Amino acid sequence: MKDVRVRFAPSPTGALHIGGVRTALYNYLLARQNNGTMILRIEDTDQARYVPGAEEYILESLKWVGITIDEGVGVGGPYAPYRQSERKPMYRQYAQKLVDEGNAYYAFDTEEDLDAMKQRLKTAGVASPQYNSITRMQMRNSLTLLDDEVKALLAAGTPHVIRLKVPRKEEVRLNDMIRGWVMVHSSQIDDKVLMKSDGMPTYHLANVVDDYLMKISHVIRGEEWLPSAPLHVLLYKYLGWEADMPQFAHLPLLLKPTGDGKLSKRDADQMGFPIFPLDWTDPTTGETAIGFREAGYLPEALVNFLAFLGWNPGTTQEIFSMDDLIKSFSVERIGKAGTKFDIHKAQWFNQQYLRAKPNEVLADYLLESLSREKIVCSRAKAEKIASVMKERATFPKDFWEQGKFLFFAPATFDEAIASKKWNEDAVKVLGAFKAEVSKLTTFNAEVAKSTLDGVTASLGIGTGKILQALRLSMTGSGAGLDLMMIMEIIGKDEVVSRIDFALNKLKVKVA
RNA sequence: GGUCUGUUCGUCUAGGGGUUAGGACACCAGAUUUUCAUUCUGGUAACACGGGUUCGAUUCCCGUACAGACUACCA
Repeated sequence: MKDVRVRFAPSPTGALHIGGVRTALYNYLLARQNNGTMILRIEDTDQARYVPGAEEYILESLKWVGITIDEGVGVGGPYAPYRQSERKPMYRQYAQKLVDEGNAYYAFDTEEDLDAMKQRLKTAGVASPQYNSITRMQMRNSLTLLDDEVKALLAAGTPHVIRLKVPRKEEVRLNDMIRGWVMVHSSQIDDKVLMKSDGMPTYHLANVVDDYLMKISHVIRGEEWLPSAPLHVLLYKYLGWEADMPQFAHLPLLLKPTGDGKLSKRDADQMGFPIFPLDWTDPTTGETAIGFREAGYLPEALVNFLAFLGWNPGTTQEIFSMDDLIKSFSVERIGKAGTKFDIHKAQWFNQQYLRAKPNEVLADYLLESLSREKIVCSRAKAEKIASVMKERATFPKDFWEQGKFLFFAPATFDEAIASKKWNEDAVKVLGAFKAEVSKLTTFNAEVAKSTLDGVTASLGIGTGKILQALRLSMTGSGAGLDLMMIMEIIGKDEVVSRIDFALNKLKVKVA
């Protein structure tokens, strides 16, 4: 088997879509598994769509998820440059070769000419007008013009493109690793532009030329490329590179979570989940989008989640580190059908990975939030909080957001809980409990429990009946972590003062 | 419209000519926790439809429906 060399080849036209991250991941896994080479090539042949900062964004995104590049933009390599705009001079000769050998031709048609042609065909009843083996004979190109005319036009620097001369009748077939044999009749392919009038190649030419020159062994890309894959096969053939043609694998698309269609930024905005790996601000529109990183997703979790969108190991194992994925991945086990994007599953993975972190790391998350809020907290205390909260957290920010009451006494109380659980028994118990607690010299969860039990026993009231009321006085709501642990963490004095406050604030409602 | 691709629980999927069609997420219920959550146990829930081939089809073939992608001098 020849050396595995794969490439991820995004266009710097904006933030990297999450589907692109998955494509990069699959390429990366195949490369690592086979001791191959992962290449990053930037396909920036469309100057009009170039967005400043997009390339840096792509680089940073890949770095964040843990995809390392062996060769390409940012790292260099034997086939540099890896930015297509910088490779511009290399493409012309291949287009020229195609022209010289009769497989491509110059076309001088203006935009108006093309519009007129399409219009004419439409009125003649042709559903989808194409520049193809039939219509090209009515257009202004080197097939219809006299040689001298063509020479003169070229010499005069007349704007022109180079088009592929697609054969009239030919079955073009390719063996896709995921879909098997795909056959398309050449009459369905139009004479695609290979070189644009600005001297830049189109995707089709640049892609094939670069893949050949960079000795790419496998092309793993999105399914949206499947319809043009036969065209690429044709190019390999005419360029004489058939023997070196890479293996193709067209990945199923990532779909909207509900309904149908390709996953888009709109869906993400509407449903409140990220679709880009990192925060992104569009430099021209100023539009912003939240990233998985900033939303609190761990890169390991995102990678695991993404890997399972379209691929599975065939076992019941679900938690896979990058190394596990490298060992288990196989293109053969990639599915064919489009995949709906379910953020719940991503959250579940995140939770799994978060829980597996050592308490010190979890404490760091909390400490980080606290320092942003300018709250002082000892490392020991933070670790204690982290250890008791880890089972309920999905994101690093949860330690702070769900644990705020450990640092701030409640100012208001949940109405629903108050009306249900705040009764005379509760008031009686809390009053007595408060008095007992203030007398204590040592205070922790265990002492709190025994003290409370003592109070309820002497009053003849079931402890369970008043627990929610006590919780309400501590947190302001009916939720939170273990109540005794809450009291231990906030300490004796705070317990007393919170009960005091609740007693005062909620007293009226009892009567 | 045309071309290409696809279709197993709500979602991600396993499976494959004879299975009680398996797992995970989500959801629901019970147990535990005299509190919240966790955890545990259980439950609801799927082979798009119609023809063939076959003793037998969810699995193979053909149609239909539905969905998606593509149909630019964008990638």
